[in-house]
Amino acid sequence: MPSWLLSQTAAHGSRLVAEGFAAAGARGYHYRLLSTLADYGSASQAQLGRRSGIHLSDMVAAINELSDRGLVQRTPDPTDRRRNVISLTAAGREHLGRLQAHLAQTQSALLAPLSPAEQDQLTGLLAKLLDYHDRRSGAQDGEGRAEAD
Amino acid sequence: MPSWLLSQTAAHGSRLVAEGFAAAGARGYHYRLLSTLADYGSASQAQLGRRSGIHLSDMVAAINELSDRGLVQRTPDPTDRRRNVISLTAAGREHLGRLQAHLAQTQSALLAPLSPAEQDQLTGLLAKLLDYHDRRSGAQDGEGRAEAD
DNA sequence: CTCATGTCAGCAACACTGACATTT
DNA sequence: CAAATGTCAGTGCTGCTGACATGA
Repeated sequence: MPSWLLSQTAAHGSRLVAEGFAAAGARGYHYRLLSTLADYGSASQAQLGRRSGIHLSDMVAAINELSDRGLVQRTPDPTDRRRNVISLTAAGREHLGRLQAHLAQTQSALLAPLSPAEQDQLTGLLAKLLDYHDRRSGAQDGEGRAEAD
Repeated sequence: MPSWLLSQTAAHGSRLVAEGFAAAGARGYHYRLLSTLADYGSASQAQLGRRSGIHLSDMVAAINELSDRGLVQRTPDPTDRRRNVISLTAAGREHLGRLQAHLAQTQSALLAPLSPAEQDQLTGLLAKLLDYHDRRSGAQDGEGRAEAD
């Protein structure tokens, strides 16, 4: 059952990724936010949500956690008093580096049983699937698309 | 990022599967339990948990939901008074049939953008990955392995 | 005594809904 | 006025942990 294979392999992958992140005291949302900030620069929370695919209402807690640890900074936007501008700190950039290192290790652990050619096949097929389903469900983004995990 | 592709495609797949199930008033655990019962026959809750991969502590609620709707029957085991024997009812068997129909539809919707050859490639690669990771993490089952989703 | 079984309460991550006040 | 923004509370599914009583 393809959907079962997918969700099970994804579960293994997510477990590995989460373990790597947990070793650095982070979770998925943290990496996604840091990485989105590094890729696109400072932004309001709503903008960040659109770019990272994290729901606006989950943004508050995640950003609180990051700013409590000094990885990110929340400053009111003088232009628009509704908005907070979220920006990456130096510590945040360093932390992101550590998470990326963990992630890279995880990828090879995940794909270990496949030959390089097979790995390319797999990512190609998955990308094709993802592209197709992203187009037809939601995906009216208007901002771009961040990669994480 | 392979792990990202995996989790995203899996998320799309799970969403489709869940929608199909929801249309029949069920969720993943229900299908897994019904399908495990159909494949292996009546069993105690602990046994069912091992075969379906559902945690023992989640079994209670799931079986309550199924038995409230008359899809499954819980009878005390005369042999071992700790145990409940769970068995499929006629209504449960019918319901499983409906869920399987939904699932079949979902599979083709999920794999729609891939050619038949590509679909085989994908399932082959995923099966290889899953087999590898199942062996090295947990998987000391002793009972067999159920398929679902 | 030890182990298995069933039950119950609760948590963590992720994704999402609904409500609300404020500002544009 | 309508729309966007940030907050907060709460829900659902899946996968867990820990506690507990009972029976094998």
